[in-house]
Amino acid sequence: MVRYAKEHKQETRQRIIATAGRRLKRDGIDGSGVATLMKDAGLTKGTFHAHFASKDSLVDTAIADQLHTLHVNIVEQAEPGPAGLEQIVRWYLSAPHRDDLDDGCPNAALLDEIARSGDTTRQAYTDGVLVLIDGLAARMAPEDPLSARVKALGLLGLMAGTLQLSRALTDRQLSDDLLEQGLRNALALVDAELRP
Amino acid sequence: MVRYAKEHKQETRQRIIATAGRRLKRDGIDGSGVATLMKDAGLTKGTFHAHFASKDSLVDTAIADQLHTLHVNIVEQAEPGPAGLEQIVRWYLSAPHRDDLDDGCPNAALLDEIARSGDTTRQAYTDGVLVLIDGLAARMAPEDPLSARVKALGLLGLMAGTLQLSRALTDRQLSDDLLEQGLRNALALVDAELRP
DNA sequence: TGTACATCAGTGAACGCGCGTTCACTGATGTAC
DNA sequence: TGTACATCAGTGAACGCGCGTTCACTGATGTAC
Repeated sequence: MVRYAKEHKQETRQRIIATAGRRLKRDGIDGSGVATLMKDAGLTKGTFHAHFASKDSLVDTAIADQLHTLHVNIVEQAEPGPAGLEQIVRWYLSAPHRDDLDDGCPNAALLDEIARSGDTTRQAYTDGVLVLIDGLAARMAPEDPLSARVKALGLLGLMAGTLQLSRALTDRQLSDDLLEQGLRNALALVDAELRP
Repeated sequence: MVRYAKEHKQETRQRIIATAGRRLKRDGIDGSGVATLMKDAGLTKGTFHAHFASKDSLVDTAIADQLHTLHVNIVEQAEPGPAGLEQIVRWYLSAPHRDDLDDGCPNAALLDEIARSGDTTRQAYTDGVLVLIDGLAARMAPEDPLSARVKALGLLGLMAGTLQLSRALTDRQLSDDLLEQGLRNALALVDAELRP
């Protein structure tokens, strides 16, 4: 019955999703062609529609995967409670993160393009980002998850916008100074939450 | 010597730049074709290269123009001092601004795509945004323009990222709540500056 | 054990289409005499 | 005043190219007998 290992196609699909996530963050959604996305996974574009119904479908899946990966690798790896929140903020608003689009946060890389996208993409994004957000919220005010969720969204907006701005500026010194300022702003926000 | 009114071509060029700014904010840089950009200005694509050397050249010019327009129409129109800064923040983090890409801030609409762009686009952006930033900085700490500039950049990063996030979420209630939270965060930042 | 067959992930050529760019041209206007 | 000419913003067809998508096929693998 089984000619390839039964996980083979699943593994290929997962590889396409992972490499597509990196490419999308580097070149944008409109800037990444199906041929390039498949080549990144070591395949030809002819195979694409055996795995995904359309480019939109892959984009939705890759965005969800990127948010999930960020949640698992960064948010869940951080210490519990406020100390972990500070770890996450310090990783986010750092020069290494600014200079590494591929392994960075999909919000900073793609948020305005996602905001322009259709309902299905924005829904996939919303579902994924809320998992991430709840991981942050649990470190802010675990006793009040609903208001903590909104506060965590505010923190993410601050961090993503600041990182984008630091990437857009051509003046390196100013970009570095902005990251420091953003870090102060984000930590002040976190501290204000923790000492009411 | 003059067959058309001597300002005619300049006026056409300016019209292209203004309509292109709106289209770019709505559909993105990669998402806006030259034919569409010219049609928005009431012209055919054949005329395009009589006005601009390349699409990149128009994009750079339109981004600079958008930042200049924002500076003239919003920042300079606000009251002087801290009161004006609060006006600007309240305009920025509002539902009407979230729901109006065309007349909105180019940072919120295009920042991650600009960050991915080449040196000339990022330079045009940096030059334009610093004028805007200095208008904000003058309302924060006029006696210390250098540190005020960095603080104003931090404020812009917070506002742009929060607006993008509020546009990407499919949950309208959550999006509204986020705008309110962003407003509290931005005003807290401004207040902290003004009462040291 | 050996041969014919079925499965199916992946290939590569082709589809129509829109991209950015080029260019011979049109036609309204103002100048020259 | 009237006619021939020069100017030049804008037109529209065409260029090669890459886009997302389709499809007849290849060839490695496992099954059947």
